Amino acid sequence: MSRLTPTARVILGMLKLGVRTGYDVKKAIDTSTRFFWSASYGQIYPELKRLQAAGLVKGREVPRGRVPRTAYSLTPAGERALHEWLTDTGEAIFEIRDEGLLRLFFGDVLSREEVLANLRAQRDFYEQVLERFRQIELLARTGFVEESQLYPYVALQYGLGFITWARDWYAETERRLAASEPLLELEDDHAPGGEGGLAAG
Amino acid sequence: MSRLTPTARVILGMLKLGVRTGYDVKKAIDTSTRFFWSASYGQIYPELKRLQAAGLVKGREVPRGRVPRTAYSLTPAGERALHEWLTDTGEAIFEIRDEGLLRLFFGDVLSREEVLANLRAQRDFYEQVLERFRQIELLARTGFVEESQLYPYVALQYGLGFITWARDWYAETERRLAASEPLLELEDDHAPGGEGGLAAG
DNA sequence: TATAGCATGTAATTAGTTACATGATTAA
DNA sequence: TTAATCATGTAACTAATTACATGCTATA
Repeated sequence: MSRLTPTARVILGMLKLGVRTGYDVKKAIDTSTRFFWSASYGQIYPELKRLQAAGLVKGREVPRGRVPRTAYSLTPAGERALHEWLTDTGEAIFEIRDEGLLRLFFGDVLSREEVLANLRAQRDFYEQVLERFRQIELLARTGFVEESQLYPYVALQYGLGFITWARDWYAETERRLAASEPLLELEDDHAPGGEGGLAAG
Repeated sequence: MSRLTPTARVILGMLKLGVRTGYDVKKAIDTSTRFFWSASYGQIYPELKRLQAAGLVKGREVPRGRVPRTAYSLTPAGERALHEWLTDTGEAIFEIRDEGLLRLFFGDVLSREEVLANLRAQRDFYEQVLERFRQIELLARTGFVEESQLYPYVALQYGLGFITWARDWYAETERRLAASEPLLELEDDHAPGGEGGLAAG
């Protein structure tokens, strides 16, 4: 049994959670996994067809008025494939593309003011993302979470925690550079705030 | 002037830091930006040729014995393009693909034991990455850092901080699930350790 | 009645990995 | 002398985005 493509993994999972149409899969992704697992229509629709051809999902025509529409659901084989993937603890994809961090990496090539501008831009970015996450959290608290839907909310907490950490790190780094304090403490831990810290067991 | 391709951005930066051959660009990436900006030979060599055709870099033949070898360096136009990119504070690429987090997201579909296994796998993963980062830090402290090469080390500190945060988050979440404590505290902050915390100004 | 949202899809393009192929040089 | 590293490259494939195209339905 060949491995699931990246996009197939979200799709099967979303179908399992009760999402039905390609359109709704896209919407569900955009309001939940988007920041760590995105997908576009150009992937989703063809992938649904491939999955159907492979026997992992089956589509049923459920037009709304005269608008054609296909509601997909998992076949027993699809359920198995999903469960197999979800319990496969070997080698998980973990990829990051962070242009702001790359710009910081090349900071030696820039003036102090230019680096400061980059740090500020990064902090602004995380500040805005944090705001969006808080909105989502409010919505989730009333909508998504209820009874059997706990883990999307747990993943959201991870996101909030990470974004908060990153924002604080940039704020602190910016502050130090602005105050001409050294950016590195060569033996301290790696916490941004300085007190308490994360590295402490 | 058309925008730089993603791979062109690291390449120009690395050339500016003194790296010369395609082979060395790859090596430099693998030992530094790899976790937030990677590239393969299949991208690097063709991209170097495109950059030369575009007049941003120039290659000089410097064979070692009878082994052909090309040493690249930035042209004035390349310097400008690099600086322009590094000081462009609008819209930076920020993408994450985190399969472990996606598995956690779909945790409602699994048994408690299966979720625990996933959490453990994640913690193990971050533990190992952390170990590697610490090795790199030791090397960097004696090698890379000196005088004009400060910021690669700053980026490394970011990496160490993030990995530490993530490891602690998974450890704490695992602990709670194992102890049947609630995974969510609906009004607390998002720190993993519970004490001090990151959200505190 | 107009606009926002529902719904599906494709073509062109861009980006990237993996596997393969080749062979010289240096250090153990 | 042999293994590791230096060094360059291409072909096939996989993955994904973006832009385009179409047209219905519900709601304000």
